[in-house]
Amino acid sequence: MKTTDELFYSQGYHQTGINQIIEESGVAKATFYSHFKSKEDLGLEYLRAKKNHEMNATQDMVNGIKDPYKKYMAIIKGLIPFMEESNFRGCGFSNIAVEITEPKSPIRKEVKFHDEVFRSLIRDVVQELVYSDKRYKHLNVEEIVDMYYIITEGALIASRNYNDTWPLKKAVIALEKLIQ
Amino acid sequence: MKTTDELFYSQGYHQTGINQIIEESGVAKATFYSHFKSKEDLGLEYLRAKKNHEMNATQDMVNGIKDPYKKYMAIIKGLIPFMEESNFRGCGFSNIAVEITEPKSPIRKEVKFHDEVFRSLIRDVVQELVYSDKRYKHLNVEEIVDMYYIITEGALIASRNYNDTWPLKKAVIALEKLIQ
DNA sequence: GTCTATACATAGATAGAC
DNA sequence: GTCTATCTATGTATAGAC
Repeated sequence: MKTTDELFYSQGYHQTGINQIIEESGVAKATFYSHFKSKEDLGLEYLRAKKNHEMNATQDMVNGIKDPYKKYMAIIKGLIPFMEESNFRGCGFSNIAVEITEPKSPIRKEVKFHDEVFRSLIRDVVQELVYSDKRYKHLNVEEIVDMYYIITEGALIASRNYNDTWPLKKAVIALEKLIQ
Repeated sequence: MKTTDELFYSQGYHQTGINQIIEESGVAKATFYSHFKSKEDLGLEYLRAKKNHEMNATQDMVNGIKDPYKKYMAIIKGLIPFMEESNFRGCGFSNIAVEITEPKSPIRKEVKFHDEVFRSLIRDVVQELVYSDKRYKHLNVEEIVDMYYIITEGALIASRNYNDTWPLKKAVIALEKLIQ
């Protein structure tokens, strides 16, 4: 459902009631519950669809770039227009993880899975960069991946807190320095 | 109220009802509303008290250290035991900012204010480090402050997502490298 | 399989007695 | 100023007709 993504993402999980989702999707309440067994079930569907969409879009963008350095920088740079277009809502996965306190819950597991997938995507571009040129040979791939991940998450949450892209722009600089 | 902090912080703002706070604080409902005009009002009190407590504790810790390098590292290092003791709940300010979507709301303004105060505390230790030794003279203070802030926020949210302190430990390494 | 109607709990907040 | 009782809206979810 398109509305689900819009509402959960922009309003938050707990702030969005089943009633509103049902109302805006134009379907009857019981019909909704014949497709999803609970709100949590819908939340999981939302996360899975979002993850697939995000990862495909990022992968496509990266594949469209040849230069390994530009590829490496593309992921963080791409978040600047994303943040502006999405009204500074930030990372939908970390956001829902903040709302759902139980770490063992299915939703929290889904978030962790997303982060793993995201990190593997970063790993690909870092590895390609390291193999591309002798001057990157000394770099520790796993270390760069971890920093990339931490800096990205931090820049997203900071950009959200400030309602401004400056932290993302600083993150771009940080990730440039990281491989020098 | 002590209960307020425990409940808002550990359960989240929207997950914690006024009823629960009132019940656990042992007071009657109307009595509560004679002290606070709304839930949001209580939320603001909670954030202000938390900010004061956090900043005083951090300031005291930093003041107890003489070596500028150790001072610089102490803030991020101190978050590792904090994360373990607080059950990986993370930053109470970014957390509530995720839950409250309206950027112009009083609570979001309070979060922004906290981040400014936190950054000024970091600025103090960075400045002291830069003035302490010639080998740090080339460093750009504001740039380091921004990175420190971004990396700290990212490590907190990542540690939360993974329910593990590894991102904080990686952040320690990143902040060491940042000033080399 | 899609609908209307409704159940039952909890949300935040207030009236009015003492 | 503190209490009990209650209001109204909204939350998630289901029963049962069509």
